[in-house]
Amino acid sequence: MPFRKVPALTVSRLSVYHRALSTLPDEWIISSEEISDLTGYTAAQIRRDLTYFGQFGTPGRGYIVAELRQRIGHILGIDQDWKVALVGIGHLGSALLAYQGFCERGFNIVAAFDNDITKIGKKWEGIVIEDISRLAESAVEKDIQMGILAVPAKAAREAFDLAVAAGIKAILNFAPVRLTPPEGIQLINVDLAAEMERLSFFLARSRS
Amino acid sequence: MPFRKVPALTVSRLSVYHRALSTLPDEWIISSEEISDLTGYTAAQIRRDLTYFGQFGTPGRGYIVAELRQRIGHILGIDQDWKVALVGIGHLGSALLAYQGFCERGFNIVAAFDNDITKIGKKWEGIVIEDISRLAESAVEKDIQMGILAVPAKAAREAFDLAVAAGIKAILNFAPVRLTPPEGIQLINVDLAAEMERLSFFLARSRS
DNA sequence: CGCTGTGAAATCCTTCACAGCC
DNA sequence: GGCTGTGAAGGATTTCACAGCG
Repeated sequence: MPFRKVPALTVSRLSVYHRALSTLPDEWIISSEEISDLTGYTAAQIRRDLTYFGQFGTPGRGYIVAELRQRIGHILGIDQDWKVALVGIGHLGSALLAYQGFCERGFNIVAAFDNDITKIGKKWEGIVIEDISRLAESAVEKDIQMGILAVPAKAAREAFDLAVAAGIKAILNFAPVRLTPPEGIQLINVDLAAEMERLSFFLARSRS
Repeated sequence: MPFRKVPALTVSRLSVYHRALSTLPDEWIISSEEISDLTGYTAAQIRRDLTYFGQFGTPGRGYIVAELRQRIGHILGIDQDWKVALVGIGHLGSALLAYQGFCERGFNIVAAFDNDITKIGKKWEGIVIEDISRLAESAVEKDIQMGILAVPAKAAREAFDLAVAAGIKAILNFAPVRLTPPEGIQLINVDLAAEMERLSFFLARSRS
């Protein structure tokens, strides 16, 4: 139930602001100009992004680091921990399991699923891999709120449907397929091949 | 030297169109409406995206699949193979090394670098890991055009500078740090924690 | 005086709607 | 008749510029 319409990119930038603020002492006071230097976004952009969520600073002074950081954290929902299910324990999946960056920011992978019988029951990074058919059951049991799909393209649709059926409402998908989320489900796609293709587009262009 | 200004998102969508076309027989003729069904983008959007690059179809008929696919592939620069250096062979790096999706789309990781002495000289996925100090030398030797940075945040700036010094002009960065590319260098950031935070933003909002 | 917060302008991107060709 | 390619309209996002407060 969003109170105000927030541009999609604003949210990504909030993450960047938050990380920049994490490097600074709590009691410092910082201006939008200084955040600009730290993040590369313009000062006007930063101030505008913040207006979607209320008032944050003191005119003539700036923003108190601790307060701004805390409030952005609250907006992003990272002042709490989230429980995440990882589906697909191939190369990418196991890398994500081991990736400390998620844990640091409050995303705890508490369950892992695969359909490969040779993997099920094995322990990776302290987590026992379960059969994907147990997703719904396990998700409820463990109170899981988010899912990461790191399965092959062919399996993505089915994994997605299982996750939705399991009551998971926020899903990060690495498979290069189009999934159509039902109402109320947040789906974010990370398409690595497409990112590489943006690079090759650039190279191909600058050559001609 | 872009001939026309192309919106950033248009390029990502071209990747999607190309992949959709890859599933269809060469000789089929397809309308923008049908591509829309396949990709989820509107027909008008698809036609508009194509106008940035010239004429592609036949009014009253549609697009010849093979021709459209080939021409989009050429625009994206994926009608040729690219040689890629991977920097940072941690969890994510080794997953990317093993990831077949890149190879399939013409991105060949031909060299891998790390600064961990225990990894250097070892072979992963058929590639011998080299000392990062050899990046410039090796990049020239192997005619490498792209780089992927999968290093920790602290090491990202240095790895980036080394890659640029090695003449690499297109870089995909997974480290959550701001890098400022010099003129003529294409930098794309993939920020996984920020993507997760977009999800938690959504969950936190829909709760209140 | 310095800096935030924000109307208003400018820019960028998407959608509409249809002329023109097959 | 059907569908592309594209001006023009519409919408969204970013930037400008400054009122107003500390």
